[in-house]
Amino acid sequence: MIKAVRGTRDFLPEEAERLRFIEETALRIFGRYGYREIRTPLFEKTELFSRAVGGTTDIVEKEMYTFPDRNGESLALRPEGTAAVVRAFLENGQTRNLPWRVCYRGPMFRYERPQKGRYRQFHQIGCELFGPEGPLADAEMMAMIMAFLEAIGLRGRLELEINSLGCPVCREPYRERLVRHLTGVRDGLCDNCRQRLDRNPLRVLDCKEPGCRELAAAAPHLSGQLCPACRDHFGGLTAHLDVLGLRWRHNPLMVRGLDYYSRTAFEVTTGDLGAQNAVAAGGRYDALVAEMGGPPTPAIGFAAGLERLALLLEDGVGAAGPPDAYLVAVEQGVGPALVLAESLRAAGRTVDLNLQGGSMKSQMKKADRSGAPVTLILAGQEALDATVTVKDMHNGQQRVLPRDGLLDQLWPTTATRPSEP
RNA sequence: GCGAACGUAGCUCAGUCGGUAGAGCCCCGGAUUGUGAUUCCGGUUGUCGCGAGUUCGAGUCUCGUCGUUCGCCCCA
Repeated sequence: MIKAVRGTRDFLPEEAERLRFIEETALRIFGRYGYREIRTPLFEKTELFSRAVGGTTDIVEKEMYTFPDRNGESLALRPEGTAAVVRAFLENGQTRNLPWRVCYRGPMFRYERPQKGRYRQFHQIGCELFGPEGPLADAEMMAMIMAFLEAIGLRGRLELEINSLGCPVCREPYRERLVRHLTGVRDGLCDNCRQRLDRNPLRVLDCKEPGCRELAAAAPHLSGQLCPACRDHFGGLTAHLDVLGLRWRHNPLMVRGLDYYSRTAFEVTTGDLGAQNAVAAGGRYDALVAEMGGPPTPAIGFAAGLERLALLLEDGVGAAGPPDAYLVAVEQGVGPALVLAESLRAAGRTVDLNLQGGSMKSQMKKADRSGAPVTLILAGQEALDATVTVKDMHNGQQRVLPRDGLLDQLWPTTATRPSEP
């Protein structure tokens, strides 16, 4: 039997509905802030990602699904969403249409070791905002994310962590200073961090080895070395968050994995997902648009992982409810039942028509399991006199009604609205 | 890429010292006429992940492999 590829999975209806609930809630909330959906291709030229995400990041170095196109050009399945949005922003001439707010959703692909909440094809929903430079944009985005998480019922279990990664003006001097400091204690670092020291020293800061953590805590933090502009930006952000009453925590050791981040970085974390503690993360990438060949344009964005959010939701959240009615059809009632089902559906009702046949008894069992509040029975007698037997599944009472006008009898139009208008 | 645990019915699991595979749930049928849930009766369900090896004999022991989970790494 052929199985799904490692790290990929099926979402059966209950789970697919949960993802849809999360996505639709997100799009609704984001829409209130002016974000509109953008759809970009699932694959791009490999070079787009290696330039935007950073050639020395793990994502680009060892996690991308790359393949040669038939003409020999190297393509890659997208490992994240921002690069393509920046590309689309430039390619479609939106640089003078600021602020430009877009959100995206869909699958991303990374060749990683699968774990709970971590897949090779996973799904993100995220937003990108181009133009605004000040911390007001940062604060608004975080408020929006928290409003979204509130709307899906998760806010109380999550924490907002923020940090500033500085800008080119202050990061380079800091980087040198950090390298000097860490080189002095090099022997105390783990093997991994000794390599990081040369390649990406900032990452030593969020190593989980106890020894490294101690040394990292004692090392100079960027937050103390920020240039005045970055310090003001970060101070402005925290002030705005306080005005909003949002709980936040400054994590001076937080480092983002992608090269393009600058100044504000943030994560929404949970303690309920083992090693995969981030459910949403993002930050400012003020230099990226220019690096990609566009006019200097500050920008900020984030992405949330749908699988991780879905894991945190209670069972049944977002799942479709039972049908409005179950239709049992036997003998001569089958034809009229099909017609009746269609007319009820045309009026917006969800109707589960028994297609398998079987005895009245077995059909009633199916009706019970469907969860429908009423069962409609159409057999020989009802077929003859243009009626239908209506059974209330909660109290077992039933009555015989004419099929003509059944809709108004069962669901008076003023009392309830169809579940699917 | 590294380390560890686990893979038995659709699901959750048991399976002793190596001796031809089990429970509960689910599902299906029945308990007189065309009526669900509760109850009772009956029934179906297996490549013991896959492949080698040891053995008279392997679900059980050994090796390999694939997958899942946990940790590392990284990240949403």
